[in-house]
Amino acid sequence: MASGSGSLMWFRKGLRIHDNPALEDAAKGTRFLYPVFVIDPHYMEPDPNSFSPGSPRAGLNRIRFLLESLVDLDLSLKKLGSRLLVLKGEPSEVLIRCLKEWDVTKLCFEYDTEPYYQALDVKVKTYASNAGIEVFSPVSHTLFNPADIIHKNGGRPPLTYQSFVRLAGQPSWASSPLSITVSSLPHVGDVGSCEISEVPTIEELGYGESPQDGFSPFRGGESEALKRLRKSIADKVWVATFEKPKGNPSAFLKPATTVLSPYLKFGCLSCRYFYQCLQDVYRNVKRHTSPPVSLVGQLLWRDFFYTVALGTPNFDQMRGNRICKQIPWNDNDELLAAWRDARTGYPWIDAIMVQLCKWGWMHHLARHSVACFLTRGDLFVHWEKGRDVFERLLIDSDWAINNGNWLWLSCSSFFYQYNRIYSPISFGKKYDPNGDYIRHFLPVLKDMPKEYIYEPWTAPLSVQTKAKCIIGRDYPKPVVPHDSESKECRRKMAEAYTLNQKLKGVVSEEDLKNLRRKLEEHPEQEGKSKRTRQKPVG
DNA sequence: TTGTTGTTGTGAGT
DNA sequence: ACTCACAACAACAA
Repeated sequence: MASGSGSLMWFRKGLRIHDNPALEDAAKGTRFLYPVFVIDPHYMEPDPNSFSPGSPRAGLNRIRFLLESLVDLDLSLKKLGSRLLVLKGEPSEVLIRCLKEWDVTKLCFEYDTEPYYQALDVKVKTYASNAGIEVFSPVSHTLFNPADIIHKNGGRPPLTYQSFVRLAGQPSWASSPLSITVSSLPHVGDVGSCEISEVPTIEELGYGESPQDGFSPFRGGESEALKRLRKSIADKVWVATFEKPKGNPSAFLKPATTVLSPYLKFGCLSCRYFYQCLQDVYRNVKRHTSPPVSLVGQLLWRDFFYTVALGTPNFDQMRGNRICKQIPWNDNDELLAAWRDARTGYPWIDAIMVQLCKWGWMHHLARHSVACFLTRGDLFVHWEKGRDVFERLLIDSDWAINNGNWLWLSCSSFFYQYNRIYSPISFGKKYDPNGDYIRHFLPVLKDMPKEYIYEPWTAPLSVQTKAKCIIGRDYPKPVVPHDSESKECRRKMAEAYTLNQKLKGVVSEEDLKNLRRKLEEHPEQEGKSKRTRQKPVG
């Protein structure tokens, strides 16, 4: 390489030093290295019109998590003789300006399957190749290359976990050592007239003082990720016996899972390094659980959703999505708002939504409970609406996985047993009969006796008075009656499935409109349901 | 065409 | 802890 030339390492996800092939390649045989992160105002700057504090796209918790991750990355780079160059603006414009301004012959960044990056990367790659700049964009965010798996399957993604696992086999790097440490990095070259800043604080981005109790207990960054990883894998018995469906969704003092998802999302933790650490544990124990329920199984689920998402046009919507059942969801903004703002009147559901809002994280089964409740279980609201709320508020929200799970839970794809509905009352009770989880996240109910805490509207007024929580005043009545509404949802799902089957999945807007009309013209027959309808809260 | 399988339901009964 | 009825789906393999 000619002297005076440099490489540009463009960080997006993959906010780490360990197992970072793009960074490794960028640093190799170059005199100068420009480690860049571009702050996209659309992702980072305050939007006063959103329903929660944050930008148009991200809630404040995730923005803060990202900033912490960037500070940690900058610190690590500084220890290696470099630093993070933070720039602001539309990412492709900023990147192209840098490439023009700086003496750069190579551009490195981690390959990304999300539509947003696919579109962005085309722009940047086109410029680079016209300018004679070499581009290196390795796959390191997933265990496998999703495109390879789709190719192996004849151009279409596998649609079941088992077929995915069969096709995937062992990762190519499974038994070769990953590059975990970096001893030093080339200096940063002259940055010319490009406006470089330090990692901004949340205040510098324009966010005012935030309520202390609204802050997620999870700190961002690679250092934190590795600390958390070590702590998780130190308990070999726990790792070896881990079974996802058996976790306790109401455990919040000590969550029942690793809570490594936000670190995997931003790439603070390499999924490949995590995988190898787990294999090390498995080698040293007599027996261990296996996919799909084991911890390695969870990483495979992640790759599964990435693969289906890449190979499915319009994966994030119902219309035009060939794997998605067409269902005549309600367009009821009041029900949606009640769910989103934790005032459905079902304490188990509302406590989970409070945890989502405050922590940006909740247990997998808790996510199931509220997603089922919003869609096919009770409210029959469109899964895309719930997806949007999760996408904004979760610190680990991941485009492929979030959409995949909403498709799953709404019985739109992957999973179809719409009769299996999580009860907003008994599901939580099974794990937490005393209601400690509810008491913690909904303090208004903290003195409600455990006999009534999952169904406070059934408590006698004297009990409500004593608990200093009058239902309908201090805490809402149920927004819909679960017994009758869940039956109604089952009926609608059955009708919708029949229609999808009849039309072989090709369901037009008109067909859905007709079905909506039919469902309303022939409501639940009188006397079919033994329950009397509770009056909804008005 | 048929049988098997699918990470994670509820409520009642043993 | 396990079983069953509930009412029953799609994907895949044979």
